[in-house]
This record gives sequence, C-alpha cells and structure tokens, in this order.
Amino acid sequence: MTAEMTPPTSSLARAGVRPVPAAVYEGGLFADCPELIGTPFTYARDEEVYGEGEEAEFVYKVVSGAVCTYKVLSDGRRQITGFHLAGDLFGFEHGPAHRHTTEALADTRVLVFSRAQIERVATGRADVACRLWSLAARGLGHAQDHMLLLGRRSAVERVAAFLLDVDARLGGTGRFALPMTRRDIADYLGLTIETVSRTLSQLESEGALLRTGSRDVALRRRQIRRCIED
Amino acid sequence: MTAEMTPPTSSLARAGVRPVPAAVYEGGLFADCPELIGTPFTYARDEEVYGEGEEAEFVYKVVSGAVCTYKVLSDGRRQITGFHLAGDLFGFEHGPAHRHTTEALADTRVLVFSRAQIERVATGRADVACRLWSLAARGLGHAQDHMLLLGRRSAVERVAAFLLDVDARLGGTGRFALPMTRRDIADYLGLTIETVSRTLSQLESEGALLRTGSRDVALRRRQIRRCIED
DNA sequence: CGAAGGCTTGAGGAGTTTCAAGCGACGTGG
DNA sequence: CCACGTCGCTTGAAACTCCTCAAGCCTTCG
Repeated sequence: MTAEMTPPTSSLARAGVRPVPAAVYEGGLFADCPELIGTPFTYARDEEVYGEGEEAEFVYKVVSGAVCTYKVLSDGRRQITGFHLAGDLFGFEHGPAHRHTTEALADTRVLVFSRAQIERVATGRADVACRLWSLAARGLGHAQDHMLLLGRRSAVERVAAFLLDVDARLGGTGRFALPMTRRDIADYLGLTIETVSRTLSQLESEGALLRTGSRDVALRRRQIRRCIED
Repeated sequence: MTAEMTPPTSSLARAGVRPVPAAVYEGGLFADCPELIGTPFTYARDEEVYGEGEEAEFVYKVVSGAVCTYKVLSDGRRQITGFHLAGDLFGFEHGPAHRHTTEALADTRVLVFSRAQIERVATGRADVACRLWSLAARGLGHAQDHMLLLGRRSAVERVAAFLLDVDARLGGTGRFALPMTRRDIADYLGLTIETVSRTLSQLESEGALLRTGSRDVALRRRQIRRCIED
C-alpha cells in the first residue's frame, strides 16, 4: 500500500479502523484489468467515507455492507442520491472535488482505488474508458428513473417502488432486511420518516407485505407492483 | 449521407422537414475528432425526435433551438429530465433502446451521429472514450443536483433555481426569453403549471423579476438567489 | 435499570394540487 | 378585416396529500 493510496486517516482513526491484510481482500476494479487493484478498507456504521467539497482522490467498490451518497442543504434538508451495496462502485466525480457526501449504513468493507491511476489507465486503454463510460451511463439512467419518482410519484408509489428495488438488489426472494433506517429511506424518496412509516403500515394493512421486525419485510410482490403506475 | 445515417423518416415527412445541404452545417461530435461527423437535420416545434422504447440508433447534438427529454407514466404524468440547448448532446443510452422520449421545444437544428460508429471509434480511441465518460459523468452530476431539487426544495426554490439556470445557459445577462412553456417548466420542476405561474407572479410582486411578455423575463439575480437555500 | 435512538401513530396545519373561470395572443376562415 | 376558436397563461376557491408537532412504544446499550 503506497502513500498515495492511503485515504485520509482522520475518520479511520476515529473509528479505530485498520486496513485488513491486503492478500485477503485484494481485487480489481474490473475482472479483466490487473492494473487496477484496490486496497481493502473498512468503515464503521455511520462513518463518513468522504464529504462534499473534499478532493476526489479515491474511488471505491463495496465488498460487503452498504453506503449511501447524499447532498445536504444548509438548513439540514437531505437528499440521498443512491444506495450502494456489495459490488457497486461509488466516488466517481466529474470535477476535482466530491459533489456529495458518502457514509456507511452498516459496517462496510470496500476496495479503494486511486482516481488518478484509474484516469491514467483510462487514457491509455479504450476498453477501460468504455467501461467507465458504461458505468456512468448506467448511473445516469438510474438517476433519470429516480427523477420521475421524485417529481411525479405519490408516497405509496415511491415506497412500493423502493421495496421492489431493494428486493431485487438483495436477491429477489421477496424476503429481506432493509439495510437502512426510516430516515435514510425518507431522504431517498423525498418524504418524511412519518410518511414512510405510515405508508408501510398502510401496505401491511392491505396485505401487500408483512413486517416481522421493523427492518424485516416479506413482500407480496404482485400486490406491491399493482400500487405502481408505469 | 449514408442509409445508415438516415433517421426514421416518418416524423420528418410529417413535418415536411428536409435535410439541409451537408456542407453548410456539417460538424464533428468533438472538435478534435474528424472521424465523427454528424449529418445536419431539423425538427419542427413539438416534433418527436425519438420515443421511449425505440432502438437507440442515433446520438444528437443541438446546433440551434432546444429539445427536452422526458419520461411519461401511463396515466399521463410526465417528468422532464433535461433541456438541451445549442451545443448540448442528447440521445446517449446505456442499453439498446431509448429510455426516454425527446421532442423539440422550438424549430431545432441538430447533427445526427450514428451510435454504432461512435462506439466503434470509442473502442479504439481512449481519448474519445474518455470524453464520452466525462460527458456522462457531467450528466450524472446534473441529475444528482436535480434530485435534490425534486426531493427537497419548495416551489419558490425550484422556480428560482430554474430561472438562474436558464439565465446562465442563455448568456447570463439576466434578461432572456424562456424557450419552453409553463407545462414544460412544471414537468421539469415536478410542479403543476398553476404553481409555476403563481410562483412567477409572486416573485414578480416581490420585485425579484420583471415580465415583459409571458416568456420574457428580466431577473434581479441577487434577489432570486436569496430565495434559494444552499 | 435508565437513557437514547428508532419506529409508529394521532391531530392539526401548510403547501401544493385540483377544479374552474377568465384573459389575451394568435391564426383561420368567413 | 374582423369574428371566432384555440391555446397558453393567470387567478381564485376548495380539496387533498403530505408535513409538522407531539406523544408513546420498543429495542438496544451502557
């Protein structure tokens, strides 16, 4: 691990986090790209990975756990722009600084990559640059779907769509534990925690889902889907 | 102009639009990339450039005029995801099909590029692929800003931010003609036309702007900016 | 065992939408 | 050339959805 590859240590020290032995978790950004090897790192629950305005020095890949990226207004209103689960990349930026904040929703293992090195490799290898392009394009597509949700969907539709999305990303079995709090869900869906809570209760009373714990749900996916106009 | 480069003619014929002589408007996708030359085309006001679900065969660059891209729900609710003015690119997709619809807000001249050709060039030239990556990343950044607006901002903040954005893109003089209708603005900001109209009236009554025609506005930018928490 | 934090539920209220009416600009046809 | 219909925009009143404020419950953790 070179000096260049060391993320700002303040937040790590704060949480008492230390890098795990490289040999155990080391992996590439892309399967077929041995030049881009990430350094394993871990972040504790609620720990900030980077903040808005900080220099965008690193790019990250989730190994296990979950993080979310968000923007906050000066009066505290917050919009979560995305959740990143195992396998997802985050931390890419267009300019020199991070345009949002990222924090861990749970204890999370990541691979850290040097942005400068990725860009160096990309300028030389068109296939790598194309994968980065593809990645950004996929993210853009998702963002556009989410704009439709935020701009035009009702509370029930938002929550229903969210549940189906999480289910799909967590295996698609219809049963799962939400990896985030009501506040996170609310800030992702542009609602309040009370509305999220009420909407979940409503869906449960209609028999569209079953809650075993406050985080654990079992969906009747047919019925949930019927809540969503498309 | 090869057969491959001919956009579906139905909509063109409908509007009586014909390609203008290539020598006049022909230009590249990027300044330094002579391989990627676009074919000039024009679309009439309200004409659809492509629809959601259609094969994403072409990519477009606005020469003059304006277009918007949007998604619609089956019950008619619509979310505009972006306005594209002179110089802007649109029509890039991640998958094989367009994920949204694009139509012209005014009579619009564009350059049409073959997507397959762009992708061929990109797989061979890392610099081109990097510019495409950069383009997508910029779009993603904008989308994230817009999510914050849609999820967390009030009507006044949305309209104020919108006015400043249009002003900046139209020269930044503080005086301009809105290239889109109230319906378009509303569908971009996640509001109704009535709310947009009322909010403009409110801003005018507060002296934050002056309307000379229904589309022509002069901003007091300081005052408009004060409406927006950041 | 007590405090803190996350979640739920209720009551009331604010902001935005819905429904409705009217105005003005524009284009068309008599 | 003017009447008329259309379309985009504005404004008002009422309704509705979601938010705010508040209280209480449950779980977790020290």
